[in-house]
Amino acid sequence: MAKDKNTEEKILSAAKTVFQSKGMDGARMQAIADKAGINKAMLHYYYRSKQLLFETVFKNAFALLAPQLNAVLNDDSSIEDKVKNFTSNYISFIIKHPYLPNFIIQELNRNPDFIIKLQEIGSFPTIEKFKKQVEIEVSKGILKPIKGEQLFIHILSLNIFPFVAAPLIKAFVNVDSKTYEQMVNDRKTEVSDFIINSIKI
Amino acid sequence: MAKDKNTEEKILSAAKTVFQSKGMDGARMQAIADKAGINKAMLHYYYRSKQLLFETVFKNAFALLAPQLNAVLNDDSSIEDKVKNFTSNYISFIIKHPYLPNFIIQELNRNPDFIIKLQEIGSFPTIEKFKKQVEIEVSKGILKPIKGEQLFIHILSLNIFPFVAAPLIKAFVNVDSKTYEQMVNDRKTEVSDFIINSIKI
DNA sequence: ACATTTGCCAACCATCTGGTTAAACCAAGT
DNA sequence: ACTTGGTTTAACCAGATGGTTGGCAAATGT
Repeated sequence: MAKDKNTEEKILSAAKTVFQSKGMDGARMQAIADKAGINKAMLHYYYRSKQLLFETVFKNAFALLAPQLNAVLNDDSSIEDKVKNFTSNYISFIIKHPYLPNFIIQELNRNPDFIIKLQEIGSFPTIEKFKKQVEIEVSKGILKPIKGEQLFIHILSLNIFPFVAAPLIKAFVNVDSKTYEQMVNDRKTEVSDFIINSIKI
Repeated sequence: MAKDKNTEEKILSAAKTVFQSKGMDGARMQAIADKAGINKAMLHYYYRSKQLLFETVFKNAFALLAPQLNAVLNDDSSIEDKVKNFTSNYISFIIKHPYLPNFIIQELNRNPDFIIKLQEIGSFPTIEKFKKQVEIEVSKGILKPIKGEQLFIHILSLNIFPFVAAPLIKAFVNVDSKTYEQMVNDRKTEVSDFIINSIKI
């Protein structure tokens, strides 16, 4: 671990790695301590319990993702531009943080009440504005009839799933990791073209 | 637990429930024994270890999913019909087994080598035939240019992701569970229309 | 009728795991 | 030099956890 970091940061960085690859249940406090290069007691000195350390890591992870979504949902560009920008930006972002989406989805399934804690923080993405915008563009004849919620789910699915299910898809499509990375990278344009093709009049 | 079942089946059924909701790491042998209404020692009597019991559950789960995929990939209908049938059938299927996709994806991420054991079993889905069929339909002018692999990932993503990420999407879209179920049900036609719209000339 | 196998259980065991403690260390202030 | 405060460590603890054992009772075979 980097020596210029202070202990608290070293712990958080190590915890992030361990929690994101093993999950809450699979993570071991000793593994985090080892990775941080410190004594196990230090974990409890800085973050009282495994649960609290985990929550810190989880909230940090979510705080990294939320702005990406808010950008699509709340800026003033057209739906077409939003789809294009989001798809490209989001895939670039996840390539840099490949464990993120799976971590969040998995832990939210393990404990669905956790989402309430996230909503309290503020800047939690909502789709109200996006829904209205879709309605308007549909009524103007820019888009084919579609509900905002369903389009939103389409966009999320097409962008996130290939990361979450990477091992499975890799096996089905029968390609090695490098080829798969290339395929995912191609999706920056592939996905937005696919969506635009479907909804634009 | 049902009394007409023999012990071995009771264990497997209980293990399925516990493993699918808690995952390998979160599952407790005692919890499985309790749910099966038997002694913990019986688990080891019938399935030597937690690992082996888990593998049995996992393979059973996968064996339930694989035929659904093979149907799309290897029958002789047009791509358009395949998309329509798969989307409708698959969503109906998952509504009955909501934990399945998340379970498989999660455990495969935990241990990617596991996929090798699945491939050995046979009837492991491959996309070769599907790819060729897409190529042919594209060259015939039935479909807009698209690669089979990417279309395949689109289809899987749109169908599976809403189940895997249910707690997250529910929060974003801000609907209760019942409304969300309705939305997912609507996707039986919503998704296939969306795909067909995009690829058909 | 007797022996053997099979299914089952209560109690037990070794190890692991999150968490605690008491003492040591160390830099800054006086 | 001495105190003070935060920081770090080795050793320890209680409870949980996967797995084992020895014995018992009901089938099953002979």
